[in-house]
Amino acid sequence: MGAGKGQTNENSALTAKPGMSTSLLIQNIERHVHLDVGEIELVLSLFQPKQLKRKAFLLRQGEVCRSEHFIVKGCVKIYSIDENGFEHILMFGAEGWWVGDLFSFLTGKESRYHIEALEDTQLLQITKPDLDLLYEKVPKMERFFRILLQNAFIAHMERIDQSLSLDAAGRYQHFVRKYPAFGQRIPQKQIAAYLGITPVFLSMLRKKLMEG
Amino acid sequence: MGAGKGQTNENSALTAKPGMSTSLLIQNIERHVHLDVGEIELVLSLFQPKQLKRKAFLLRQGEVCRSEHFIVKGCVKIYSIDENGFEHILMFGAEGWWVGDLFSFLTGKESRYHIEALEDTQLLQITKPDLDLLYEKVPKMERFFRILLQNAFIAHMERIDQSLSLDAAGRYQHFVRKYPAFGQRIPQKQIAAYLGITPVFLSMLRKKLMEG
DNA sequence: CTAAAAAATTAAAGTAGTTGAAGAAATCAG
DNA sequence: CTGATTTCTTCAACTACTTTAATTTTTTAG
Repeated sequence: MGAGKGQTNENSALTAKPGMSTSLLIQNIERHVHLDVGEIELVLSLFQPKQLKRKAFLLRQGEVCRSEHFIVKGCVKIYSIDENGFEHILMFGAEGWWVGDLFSFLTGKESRYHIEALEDTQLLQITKPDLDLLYEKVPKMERFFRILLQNAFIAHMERIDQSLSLDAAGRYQHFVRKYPAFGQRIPQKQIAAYLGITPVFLSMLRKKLMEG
Repeated sequence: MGAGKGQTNENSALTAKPGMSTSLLIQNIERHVHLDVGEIELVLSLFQPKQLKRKAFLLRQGEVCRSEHFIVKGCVKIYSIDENGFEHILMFGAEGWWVGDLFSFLTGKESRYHIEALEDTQLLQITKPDLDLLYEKVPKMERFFRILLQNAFIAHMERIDQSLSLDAAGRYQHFVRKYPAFGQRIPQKQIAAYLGITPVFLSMLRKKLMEG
């Protein structure tokens, strides 16, 4: 999706029990729609686990995004690189979030984005044919993804509003308030690339905010 | 939705024949899902026509957004007003677009946005109870709105990417290329509020772009 | 644990975009 | 059609943010 998560705030502190990952997925889905046992089995059969080492790519600019991905553990960034080689981060994703490039996934066209692991990351992924199959067999999943998209859309609308309304200091403060975990977990350089400012300026801002 | 449109580029030049407005809605829906006669009737029965004079409000900051709206004719802006009284335009909508504040519509909470007509505007609107009823009776509509949301989400993702990647001149050029009709139709002041710059600076940019 | 690499800090000079103010042009309501 | 209002343009002074570059601190890989 490149989309965001179901609803809750931080599903951290997972130990690596087997079955753990799949149950996190089911929990995430059941936040919005109820599944019976058969449906759960079908869902689980259609998602494939995948591991990413830190700095490994889930998707590169120019490739087609063939799956949607649910993050079980770890953290990724979705970003573009402009003609001057600068990175611009569209979103981060951590435990419980869905990531991908929906445009490329749906149209089969080349993606403009990279998706890269910021930490060692475990995912569950579903291909487009399998997702279409899932929509057919379990129409409730159509509703689930509609709700997911609604939430993602709302979050992006908020972000656009902020990029228009707030200066860099305001955007930074909002970010750390909204995602306190990311504030710790993610290098400042990346946060700057998300906020649309230079790391140098972010460093200055933080100093001012500490003092003042 | 605050969402965007089905797919096409500009459904302009509508004359005001009766039935015209509803058929535009059905056309818009049938771009993505097929409806039979009974379903069309149900859809039509659930949407209420509404007229807005130029400068009239469809929604005000602080109100709850009780309907989603399909624009048949005319043009609106969705915007917030910051603590200094400045307007920030999240999106424009014209013929064939869906507008609303999805967050407020779904949660029942107060909206942070105003929606105001830039021209005399005709809409078709559906309330939340009626939309839920429609999802029940015509599950295909669940799919239709999922697709609509996907497109809207993708468009917003692109806009975020641009706000990070491009300077004001680049954003302006992209805007006029992507929405040539709006370039004509909408006052520069409003375009500036959409791009996140002052009207003064936009005027300077346009001059430079004409010359150079 | 250690060397090497990446990230964060600081400072000074430069640039993209803002502010305020004033006049010209376009649009609107009656 | 006309006066009133809103929008657009231009200019000069100003501010938020960038750039470059040097130094320090933190993180990483082996």
